[in-house]
Amino acid sequence: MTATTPEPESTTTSARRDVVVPDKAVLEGLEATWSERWKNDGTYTFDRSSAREDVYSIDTPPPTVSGSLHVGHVFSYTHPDLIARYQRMTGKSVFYPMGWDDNGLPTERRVQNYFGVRCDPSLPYDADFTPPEKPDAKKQVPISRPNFIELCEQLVEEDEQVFESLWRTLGLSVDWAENYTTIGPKAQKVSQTAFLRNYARGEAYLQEAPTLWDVTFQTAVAQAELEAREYPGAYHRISFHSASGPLFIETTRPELIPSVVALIAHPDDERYQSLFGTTATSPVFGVEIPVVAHPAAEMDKGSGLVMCCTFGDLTDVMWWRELNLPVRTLIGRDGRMLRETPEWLSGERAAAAYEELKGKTTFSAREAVVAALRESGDLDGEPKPTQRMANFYEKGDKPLEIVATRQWYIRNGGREADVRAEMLERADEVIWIPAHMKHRYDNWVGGLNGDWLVSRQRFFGIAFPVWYPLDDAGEPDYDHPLLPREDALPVDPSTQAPEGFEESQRGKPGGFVGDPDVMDTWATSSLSPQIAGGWLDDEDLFGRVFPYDLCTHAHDIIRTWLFSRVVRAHFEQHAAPWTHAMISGFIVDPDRKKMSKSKGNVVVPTEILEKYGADAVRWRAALGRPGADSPFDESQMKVGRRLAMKVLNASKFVLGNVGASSLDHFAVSSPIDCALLGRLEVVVRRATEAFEAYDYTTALEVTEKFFWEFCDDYLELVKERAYDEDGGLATESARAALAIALHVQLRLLAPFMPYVTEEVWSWWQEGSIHRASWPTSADLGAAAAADPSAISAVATALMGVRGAKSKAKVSMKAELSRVEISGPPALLAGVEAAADDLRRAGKITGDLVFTPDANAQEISVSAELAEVAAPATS
RNA sequence: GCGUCGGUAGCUCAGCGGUAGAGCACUCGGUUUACACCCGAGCGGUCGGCGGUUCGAAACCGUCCCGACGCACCA
Repeated sequence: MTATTPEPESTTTSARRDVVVPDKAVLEGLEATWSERWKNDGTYTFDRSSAREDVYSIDTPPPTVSGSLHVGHVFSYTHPDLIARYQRMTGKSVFYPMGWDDNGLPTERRVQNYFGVRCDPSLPYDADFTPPEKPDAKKQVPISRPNFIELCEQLVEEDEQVFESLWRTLGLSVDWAENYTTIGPKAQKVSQTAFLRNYARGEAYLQEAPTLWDVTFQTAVAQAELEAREYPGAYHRISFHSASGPLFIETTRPELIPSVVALIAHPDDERYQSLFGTTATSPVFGVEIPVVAHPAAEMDKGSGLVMCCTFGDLTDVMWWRELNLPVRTLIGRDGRMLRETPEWLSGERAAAAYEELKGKTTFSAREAVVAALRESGDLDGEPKPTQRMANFYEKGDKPLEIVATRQWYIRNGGREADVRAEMLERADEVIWIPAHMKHRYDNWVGGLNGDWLVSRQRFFGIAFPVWYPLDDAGEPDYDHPLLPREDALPVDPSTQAPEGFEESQRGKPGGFVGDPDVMDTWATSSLSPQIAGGWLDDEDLFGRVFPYDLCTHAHDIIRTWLFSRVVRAHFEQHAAPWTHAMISGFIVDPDRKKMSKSKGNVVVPTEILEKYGADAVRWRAALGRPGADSPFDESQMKVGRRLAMKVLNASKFVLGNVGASSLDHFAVSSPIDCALLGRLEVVVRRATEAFEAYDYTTALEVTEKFFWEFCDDYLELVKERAYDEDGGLATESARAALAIALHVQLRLLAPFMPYVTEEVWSWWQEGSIHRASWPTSADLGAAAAADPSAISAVATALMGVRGAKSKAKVSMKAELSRVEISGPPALLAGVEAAADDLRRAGKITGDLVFTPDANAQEISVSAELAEVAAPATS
């Protein structure tokens, strides 16, 4: 076989077919049509046979399915999808799973409200239980733990379907076959295994210690879940009694006077130096209290003398620890004063005074104590109102108390400098986008004040795979927990017996008890790379996806999710869990306030998706650069929608007229057509560089700018030539350039506007655009090397022609009798080469004169109208 | 108190050493075989203040002011 003329090399892998352009093209319905098609075709299915270097893996946050979403979430979830789509088009096999965070408190709360129930673990399972017809928030029906969990599982399943539908509509190119949940069996096995390994290596430990406690939810909370808020209070100046007279302290929490264990002053404070080592007695209660010195006491705060309670705040905890003070617990887990009189208040006077406080909330106990102080004359002056900072659980509305409880901890550097240094080093291995977001991580890790508290006294979560043996007196031996074998996981210690025991021995002396607590949801989601990536179950998969290439989320969860994954991967895999962390900003309301349900400024995503379409919403999301907060403005959505419409209409026009006649670069011969593709080559290069740097916004901007110029200038300029029935080389050139430019631009826009680009692609190409190759200069043939300057020169000339008509207030169809174009010779030559196009596009019926001007910098135009149009009447 | 980011047209932002840019808004004009979910043209800025470096500063350095956020502070 001999070939005389070599076939032009195809630079695209996508097949071509006849063009079928619909008569009427609309955006409505594209989401439903194409998301269904992508689902059926498995367009985004991960190829498990890909080698590690051909895989691009993404760890994206499992949304809280029991929460509500606002546009900020939708924008933030769009960001990894932009990267995923780009990477997929460059030939990577993209591992992009989605998880649902369904365990934990948010689900419990939602179930309580939705069904009108509450969990009472002491109740037995009721197989016939049905929730009340009409939930009554005031009278929640107590149900057993298994019943409660059944309702949780039922409700999250419904919620997850709603979320999946939303993400599919938004066009996230997630591989839904890789879906996971934080309560499911996979998550249970991974969480329990990782925990047991942490325990075996000494990274997890059980400890009885003062912990931050939420009295509403009656659970311990971790440092990462704290929020400091202003809280109204009052300074009370109160006298303690010493041999040398009254000692004044100031406190905002007089109700804690019965639990005072020491009065503390700075060692250098001359006012109190003589008292160190002596004692004083508390007012009203008459308890004897040592006066001691500690450098953390500040001389200029209050009276310089401070009462230390166990425990009023974290400073008290430090003093308790460093000064070996006794524990005097006064507030119970329900946030009320203990109902039994504590032993140190057993004296007659103290006991009588405490009688008034038993079972009271801190608020009413304070009133009672203040009344008693007033009566005894120990309140000096009136309380002075103040706004004080207090720690709150981020989901709670009462200040946290500090309660001594037994909890599970995982080391995170909060106590050991060497571990802390390791955590900081791991984060150095990650490329942060933007780089300055790492400061937040460093700041957080540097400020840790304790290890990570992972146990919660709740119900809907993953159980600790731990039992405790009971001694002959029926007391648990916490130092020698009973642990399952790894291959037995997951286990539920509340229903299963440990190895070597019978269920009948549960709770009996010589038997066992299960650990009643569950893991905090972050303790599970911290393992999302392991859960999603098949750790333990599918080591082959795990080896192909871990460490992940990318994690993305907004900056609010750097201290929680991001950090906790570093901790887990560091201990288990001795690696950072990903190579890149791309951090989104927040979408704030027009006043730059954070969107929140309580402020009533939330924009509901389903509404804007419905109104403007997914492509428009994604376009707006792409305008938000990594790390940058941006205010929500609905008018921006219209601009995105207009771009989507323009893609549809311009494509219809190009394809409807030039057909699929040619993607043949060899047909591109006219200088202006070459210049267009030369300019497009620059756009392709810039967009690619931007995407490689995770700067999707710039990729969009350069593409979009070119696209509008393509429509407004180039298309207008060449359309008559492209439509010439007679054909000819010049016509073929225009048609090929139009087809090639569209073919490339659709692919450049595909990550941002997956729906409209897929729709147009389907008119003339086989297969999904999202499986097509990312454009390169090879798509543009020899024209890729063409000097693009002629394009902008011609555009300037066209602008001059239009400006003349606009100034004369006549139609763009008005004819011009004479046009003179001048400019520097090099640029002018480019314009002159497109003289015929310019003449037709500008309706220049008379003379078209080109005057070189070596001194000029730019093209300038003067034009005369063929007929003097009547001036516009006003 | 420590730290980070930002202050450019009415609004949202780009530019980050070489003649101030885009979109929206606004003004004026046009029109219906790609697009009224449209097209064209225009108006609009001592680039937060002051000082310095430089032939040249919106950009680099110093300093101050303003805003947002993170951490710490919780007597």
